[in-house]
Amino acid sequence: MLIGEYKFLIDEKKRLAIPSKFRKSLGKKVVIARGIDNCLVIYHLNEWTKEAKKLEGLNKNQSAPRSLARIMFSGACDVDIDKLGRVLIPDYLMKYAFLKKNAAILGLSDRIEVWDDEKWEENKKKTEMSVSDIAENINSSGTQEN
Amino acid sequence: MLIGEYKFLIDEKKRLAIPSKFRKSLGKKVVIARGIDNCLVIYHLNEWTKEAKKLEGLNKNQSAPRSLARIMFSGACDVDIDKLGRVLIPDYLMKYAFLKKNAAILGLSDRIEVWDDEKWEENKKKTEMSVSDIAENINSSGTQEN
DNA sequence: AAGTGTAGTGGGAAACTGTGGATAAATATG
DNA sequence: CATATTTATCCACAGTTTCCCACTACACTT
Repeated sequence: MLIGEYKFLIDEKKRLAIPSKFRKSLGKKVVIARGIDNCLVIYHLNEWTKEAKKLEGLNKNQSAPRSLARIMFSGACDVDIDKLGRVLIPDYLMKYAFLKKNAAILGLSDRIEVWDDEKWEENKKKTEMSVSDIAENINSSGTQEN
Repeated sequence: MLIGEYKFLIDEKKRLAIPSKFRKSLGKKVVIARGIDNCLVIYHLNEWTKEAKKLEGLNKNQSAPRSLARIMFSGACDVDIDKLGRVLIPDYLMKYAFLKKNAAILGLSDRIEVWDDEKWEENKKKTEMSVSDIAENINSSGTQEN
């Protein structure tokens, strides 16, 4: 079960430890990809395959879906988890997510997100303040009403 | 049945005892999550699974539902209950619920809430004084009218 | 009243995990 | 082809977490 918040450091070699609780669920190989809101997403190989299917199903004749597929596939990258449970984060993804030294790692049930700590704390604070408002504005079908 | 109010201490290692009356109903593994009004919620694994299903059903393309899922999943954490019936509370949840040493534990039928004792007493005092007023503003279908 | 059991609290020792660095392999450069 | 630079693999330390046991207090029994 991938849930929880962890604060880890990225070292000078751009290595980031995966929380030990997550390692069994993720296996030895994972895919790191761009996420929404300037974070990174780490998928189990199977989960990534699902995401990839969705992207492949988009209508390539329209500009927006085409761009989305392009940016997601080109931004993704499959990496091995080393013996100590760390992954190597490519430069272009470090930049995309504004990652420096302090990272926040979030378990989101079927995936993991990696944020620059500062950005996450900011985002979290905002969201925490309005959780009840948000919850009230989401109807039973799971879509936002205003 | 999870009902009643208990006052327990959280020790220096952030361990909190689950009232012995609740232990059989909760099983060996539980999930601790953010609750509304800055308290924590402890779920039986099955109850949590229900909650998680709801969150997974949200439309992740929209910003507000995405934030909600993020804050709920990252704020949760699955823990084992140790042999003496205690759970370990992660730092970020201690902070979220303003927990210090004295905690109030509430049984709410299908779940447990954990409050900082001071906050709970304050909240309780307010609510006790106006139970009848509050009740009058809730209609038969359980929703608030103003 | 003494004994027995259970429950809440505290602490010590062992195991684990995050982090930094050292060494070896691979790739690039002149 | 040799050297330099990057990339990957391995190891060591320290702090935390986890596991286990001791103590005290209260309730209930005999």
